[in-house]
Amino acid sequence: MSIDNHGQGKKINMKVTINDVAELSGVSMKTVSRVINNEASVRQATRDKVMAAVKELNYQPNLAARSLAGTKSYTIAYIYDNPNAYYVIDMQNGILSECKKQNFELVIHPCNSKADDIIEEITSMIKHSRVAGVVLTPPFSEMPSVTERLTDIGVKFVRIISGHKVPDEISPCIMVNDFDAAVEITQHLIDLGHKDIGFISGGKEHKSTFERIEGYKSTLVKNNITVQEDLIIDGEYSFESGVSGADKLLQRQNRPTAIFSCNDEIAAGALFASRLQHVAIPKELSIVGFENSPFSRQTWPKITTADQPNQTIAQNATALLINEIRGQKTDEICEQFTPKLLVRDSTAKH
Amino acid sequence: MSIDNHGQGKKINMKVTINDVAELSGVSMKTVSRVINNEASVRQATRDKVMAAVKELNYQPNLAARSLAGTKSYTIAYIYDNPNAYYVIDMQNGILSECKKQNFELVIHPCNSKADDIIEEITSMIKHSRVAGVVLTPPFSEMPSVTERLTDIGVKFVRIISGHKVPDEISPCIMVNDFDAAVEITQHLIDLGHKDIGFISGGKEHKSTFERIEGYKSTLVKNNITVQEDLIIDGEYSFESGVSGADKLLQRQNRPTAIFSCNDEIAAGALFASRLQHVAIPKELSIVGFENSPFSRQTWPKITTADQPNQTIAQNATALLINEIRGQKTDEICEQFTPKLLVRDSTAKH
DNA sequence: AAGTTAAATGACAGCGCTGTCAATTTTGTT
DNA sequence: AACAAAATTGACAGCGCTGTCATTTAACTT
Repeated sequence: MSIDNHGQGKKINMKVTINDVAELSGVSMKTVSRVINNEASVRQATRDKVMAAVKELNYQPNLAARSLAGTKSYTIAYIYDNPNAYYVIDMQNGILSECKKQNFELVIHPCNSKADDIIEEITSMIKHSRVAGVVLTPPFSEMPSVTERLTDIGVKFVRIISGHKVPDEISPCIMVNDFDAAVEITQHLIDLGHKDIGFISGGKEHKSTFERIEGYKSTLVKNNITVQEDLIIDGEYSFESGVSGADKLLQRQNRPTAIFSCNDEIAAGALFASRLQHVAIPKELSIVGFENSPFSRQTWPKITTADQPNQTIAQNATALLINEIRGQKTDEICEQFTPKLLVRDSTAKH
Repeated sequence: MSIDNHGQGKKINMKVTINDVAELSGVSMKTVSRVINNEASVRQATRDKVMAAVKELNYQPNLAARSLAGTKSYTIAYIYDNPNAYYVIDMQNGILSECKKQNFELVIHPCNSKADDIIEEITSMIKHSRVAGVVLTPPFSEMPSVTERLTDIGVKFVRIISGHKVPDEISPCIMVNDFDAAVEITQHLIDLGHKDIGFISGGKEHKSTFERIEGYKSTLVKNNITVQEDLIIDGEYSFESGVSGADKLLQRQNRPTAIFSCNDEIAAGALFASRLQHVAIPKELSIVGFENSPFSRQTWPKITTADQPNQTIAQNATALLINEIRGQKTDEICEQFTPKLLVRDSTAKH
């Protein structure tokens, strides 16, 4: 700053430093620093004064300087290996919006979770970029080799996992309550009069698959409907899997009247296979998906699904992670999200 | 460094600074800095000495310090606003791999290209993150307001655009030759015996739409087939658009025997609509897409398309951009990619 | 061989911020 | 009201690197 504007009264687009803010608000640089970083031990009145100056000058901290000077790091990483691009983008956008709010930087690191040296690769990336914390989604969030290494090198992390009870205390986590969501979906189908409900599962390497199956089964039981194991088809989280799974179910003499697909891609595949066999949706067969990904909207009819708010999940996960990095104690280090039934056009009364 | 390793002979995982390298190689820090940054005016012998020391110590420059001290920036940004998550992820991965190779950092910035203050938002992000250059994809690469602002504030950029001739000299660019690719696709259909070829277009805000239409039309003409304007349906780059476009085409008395869809989502929609109307693919109707996105593989039958190697495109674009930032003169600042026909199962002889 | 010019190298300050620790103010206690 | 303890704030050094500019060394010239 410190450049005169020739009385124009408008701010010149100049570099604003922490020092400018300190002078304007009449405190020391260090105090401004404290306010910026949300540290305790700053009187509310002081905080307000500083914030006002920050706003007036439109001050934005220099990330490089902060990172150089501090022992702390203000960088987090998002490690991903997921063929589902929609999921990754949603996550990324959610993480990014929290980072922006909290003045953190994000390093994104695409990689192959099945590579031999994945642990070393992650470690090296963390050292190089001075990463303070990592957002972990499946499959990484469910790999002990990853979480153990992160613990060893003292890097915080937050896990987004499928489940409905806190798994342990090693890190904050967000649980996606696939069980309850599956219960709601199954109950929806039962309420529509369906009794023979097929199930096409996701891959066995995903915990979500099991949670969703259990939700489905327990709801049948609760409604006094016998679980027919041969109505449960092993699958993968893919379109092709939906096609072949639905084919199997539709070839039976006693066709199910509804299909619970473990995600929207499977559901889209099931929808496709049904069309091929001239089975009218939803008249002759109801189909539900899971996730509310664009897949569920890019079909006709649009697919009834469970809305999983990935972007919000990612944002909250990031908030938990940053809290942890800052060493701020919070009551809850785990949060739970339950995807909500979203009724669209692929389900109907039987 | 400077921590004794108790004679183990192994390197401890310690912070190695430029000073360590300087001492080991017997030159000044500044000279090491010159070598690291590939500056001229360093004798080859000196350069070798330094490089040896760098290697021995496994030195990696501290990005924050470099950015703080220098006037130069080693950060580039990828600005995106694209509903097609697959495209974004491919781009991002390509950009990232070149960044890693060249020791640059990447800032990703999702935003809304139609927001009122988008220009100011981008400007502010660039200042804040000290961005040296930007990778621009459609629609940003085709927005003069964006390229002009970037020029004004002296930030380099590279554009990825649809076209087959160099548009201007304002920046390096990668052209995706949609015209020639559309020619190849259309010729493929003609070679299969098709004469009545429908066309479902993408959005009018995309230059690619026009390039693809022109390639289609000119190939018909070259083969002495009359262009029927009413076979060309205005659409958007979406599944729904494919459904409704195909519906229109299939309602005609003289149905086309093939449909050229402006991208794979449209093609998937057209495929779906055809199924609904019991039109067998590819027996009664051939359908082609464009882009080779996962959409084209998640259908049955799999869709014939044009393979657009987005990740490679992104990587080359990034290389051009970094060259430009480094001020290195290269003969060619523009490159061209022509998507290649990829014959799958949705096209057949008529 | 001495003088001139160009190339290569180094000394040092300082980028904008935070950690440390000391100084100051506020709060609580008797 | 006087003192102790706790909460708040500030002074200053220095993070690891690069820009500037002075200095040294090599490469030509005549």
